[in-house]
Amino acid sequence: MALDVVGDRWTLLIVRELLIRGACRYTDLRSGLPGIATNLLAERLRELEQEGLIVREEAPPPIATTLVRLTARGQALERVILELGRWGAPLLAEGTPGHQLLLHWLVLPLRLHLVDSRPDQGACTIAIRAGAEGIAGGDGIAGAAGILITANRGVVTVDSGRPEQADLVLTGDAATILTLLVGRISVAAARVAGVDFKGRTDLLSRVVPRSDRSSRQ
Amino acid sequence: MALDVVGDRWTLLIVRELLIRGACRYTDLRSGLPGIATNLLAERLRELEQEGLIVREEAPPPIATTLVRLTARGQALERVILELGRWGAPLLAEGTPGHQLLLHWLVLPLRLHLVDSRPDQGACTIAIRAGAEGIAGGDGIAGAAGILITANRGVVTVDSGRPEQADLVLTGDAATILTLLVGRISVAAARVAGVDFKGRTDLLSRVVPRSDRSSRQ
DNA sequence: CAGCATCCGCTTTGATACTG
DNA sequence: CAGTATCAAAGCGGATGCTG
Repeated sequence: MALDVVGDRWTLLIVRELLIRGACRYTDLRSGLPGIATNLLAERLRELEQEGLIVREEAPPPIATTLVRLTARGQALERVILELGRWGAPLLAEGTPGHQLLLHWLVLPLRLHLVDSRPDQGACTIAIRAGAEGIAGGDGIAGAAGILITANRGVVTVDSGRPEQADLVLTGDAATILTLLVGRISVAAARVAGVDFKGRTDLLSRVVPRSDRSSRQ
Repeated sequence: MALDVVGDRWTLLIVRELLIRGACRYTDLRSGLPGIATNLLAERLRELEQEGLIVREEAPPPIATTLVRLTARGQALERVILELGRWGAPLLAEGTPGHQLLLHWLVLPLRLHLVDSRPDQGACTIAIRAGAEGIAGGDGIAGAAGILITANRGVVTVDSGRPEQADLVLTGDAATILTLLVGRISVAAARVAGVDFKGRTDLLSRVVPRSDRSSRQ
């Protein structure tokens, strides 16, 4: 019966997008779901609204648009989506040629995997931006939401957004950044692969994968 | 990427069926998946085999048939399916008119919810068989796998199968049995709803829903 | 530009019939 | 028992057009 509600093509991906980005516009959703037909997105949103998983609301005064937001019932799907992600992680590691990977999609897996290796220290922030080919595509701008990671006294947060400033700013493509953050390649190797580092690269040993002591250096 | 593998219609339901029943025949699968087209089942099994989620093997000598069994990779989907079930539980409680519910589908949710209220006592068994309308349908026989519950020193097991003998045998339709086992109706009410009890009905207070002290009496 | 609705060609699905 | 073959209907992806 759960699959009757969320088992249609795209439905869980739409929910994931809303989990990552919070309330967002129709156009944001479309840019985060490459390949979805616009009529299908409209139809799925209608279904999700009817099932009580999302609500539409007018944005606060300055902005003139309607936002789509998950209800508590919709948010409750996070556990399902995290389990699916955990199961699928080996597929991501294998890597798939024709498969594109948007940067902000890494938010949920990073929340699962990253921990603060220096719980005694205060706040620091790492920002990640999409690299060249992420912007090359015409709609790359809208889709390139970016990631903001903070660590503060043992608590790591990972969110999507357009990071303004940070102690460390990484710029590169999602796949490379991922292998770097989960500790499978070094900073040097990431540089070779086209990742640009601005700021305190030492922070990469502050925010590390769960149960991993490698300093990534 | 996980949804690319298991996101197609029927795929997760096939995996669930194999989780519940263990190795089983093509025909068993079909009877446990009312409404699936036979060509679709064949196609999905091919895909699942290719992805390494299932294997086919010849049954041991006496029986001449091929069995389908989950690999470890396929079994790993149990956590995904359990989370989907947990999320969908409210839908089951609401109840849906035209929606049929096979008895053995209750195996996974019951594993989650039932505990032994008398961990100090030894083994007892409860068998559940499909009621009249479960057998009325032409293919009801094959689909009516039944459930066998055991409690032994605090450990509860729930499995599908054709129970031979038990300390208590319940016969009735899945929906009523479910409401009885999760403690929402009494034995008396279940009797009125057509459930037949043979044996020690007191065992229903031995196997109870998690964190629930109601004796169901 | 945000937020759809419509149309078109193609693929997938569901139902049924048939076969070794 | 374990599928394959066939066909109509539904769903999907892509392009385009429309409205505030």
